Amino acid sequence: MPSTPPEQVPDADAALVHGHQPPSTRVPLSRERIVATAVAFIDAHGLVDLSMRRLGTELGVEAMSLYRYVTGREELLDAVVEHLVTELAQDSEVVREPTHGWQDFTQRLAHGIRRIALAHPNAFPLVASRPGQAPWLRPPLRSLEWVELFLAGLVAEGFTRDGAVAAYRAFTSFLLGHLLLESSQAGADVGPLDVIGDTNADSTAESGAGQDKLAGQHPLLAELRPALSENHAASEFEESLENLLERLQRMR
Amino acid sequence: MPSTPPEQVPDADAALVHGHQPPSTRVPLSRERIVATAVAFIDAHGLVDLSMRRLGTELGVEAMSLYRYVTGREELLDAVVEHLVTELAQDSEVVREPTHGWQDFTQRLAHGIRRIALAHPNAFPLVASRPGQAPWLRPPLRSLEWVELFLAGLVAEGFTRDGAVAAYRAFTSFLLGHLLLESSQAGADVGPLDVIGDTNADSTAESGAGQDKLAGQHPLLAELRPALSENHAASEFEESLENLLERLQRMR
DNA sequence: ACCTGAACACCGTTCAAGT
DNA sequence: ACCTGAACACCGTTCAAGT
Repeated sequence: MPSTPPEQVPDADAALVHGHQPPSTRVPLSRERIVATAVAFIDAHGLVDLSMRRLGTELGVEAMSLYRYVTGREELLDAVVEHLVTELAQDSEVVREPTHGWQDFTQRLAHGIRRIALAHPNAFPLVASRPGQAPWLRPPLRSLEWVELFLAGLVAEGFTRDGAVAAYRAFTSFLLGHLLLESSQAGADVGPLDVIGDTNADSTAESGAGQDKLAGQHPLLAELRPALSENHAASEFEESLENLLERLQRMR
Repeated sequence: MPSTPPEQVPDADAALVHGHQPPSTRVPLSRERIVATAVAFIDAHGLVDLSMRRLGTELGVEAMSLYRYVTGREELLDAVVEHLVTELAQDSEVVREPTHGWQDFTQRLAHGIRRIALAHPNAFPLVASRPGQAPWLRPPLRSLEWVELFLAGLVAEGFTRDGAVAAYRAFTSFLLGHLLLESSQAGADVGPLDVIGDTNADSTAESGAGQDKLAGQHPLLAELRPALSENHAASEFEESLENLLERLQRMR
């Protein structure tokens, strides 16, 4: 391996970028680029497959280079979580103040977080499971900023301080339960591999002896299996959110 | 290292066990013993520290021996989840049939699962995050048997079949949100290390410049921090469960 | 039948060295 | 200033070999 400088691309790219430059594969590393690539990698291949070494090659660099920008794998994962939460601020449907009432405010926030969960089903479990900076910074609303906005919004709308805190707790646990279930359902095809394949295999292999055994020992399950397999996540989310808002109304 | 047979213990133990035997450290491996030890290890040291090699030495055996009983690390973790769910059946407060009404039945089940989560805060996230055998086997109620019992119980109490399915969905997402938050709060002292230490460090270091910055940028957060830090998990669980039962009542 | 030694491919992370 | 090579300690997993 001669130690040539990084290979130049045919010019086409470089011309588009600027006058002339090292190729786009050679844009310097940065913490932001590393984290964004990590998110994309998790989206594409699942959390399990993400290693410092693979992320390095994904960036056209040796793994050791990453340590200039993140202190280690753990911190990288924390940065991934932060990156995801940051998407909230870029969501134009989400509003930072309850200009149309606290219900509208809360609903927009909930939907914004749901969009993040569904956009990154393989990464969302990180938002749920990473230990937070403080026990009162509860997933999935994990940033100081958004917790402040949430509490301030409710207080501005007439909630007592204790009421706002109680609402924060109810809101987070509602979101966590729903979105974790929904995102795991959405992301099941990539994490442990071949779950999609199994589902199809089921409908052939299982309809043989497997389905019979299910029917024997778990008759109701066998009967309700089609109903259980239907996906009503969206409407359930709306209904539960509605119910939550009624509860919060009572806390006000 | 002479290839002597496994060392005998001083007799005291062996005498208690049977007449005379290889020492208790030499009881043969078994899948059950491996899984139980894995659960204990996770409880004690956290999931991250569990490796096949460490689990081996914990059992007084080389890591390779484990592969006679589990096909790999992934399957071991699945077995851990199964082991935890099995504890439900041994909980004498939990009842398999709604002999005192469906509310009592559902409540006992919820409390039983909560006890498991609180007994194994470091392992419970596995119950939440491991991909299930089927998408309709939702965490944290992950066994065919308990889902069957739940559905059958509600149907026996007058729920329509679709009502029972809807109740199952609402029940699982309620439990998941609450228990994941509660167990992560309970288990924060062991997973990533020194979170307990940080909490104390906070109250000294943070009350300096850190607290001021918090107060400046996030005034409400700074003010409500004590309220947010209080732990009302138990009463919130009861209240939310109560609310859930009312919702289920309406589904009936 | 049950366990192990040796080996393989892969990790995360460090540090001195290269450009 | 930024990246890399080499090295270390540790993984999961396999397979032929030991008892």
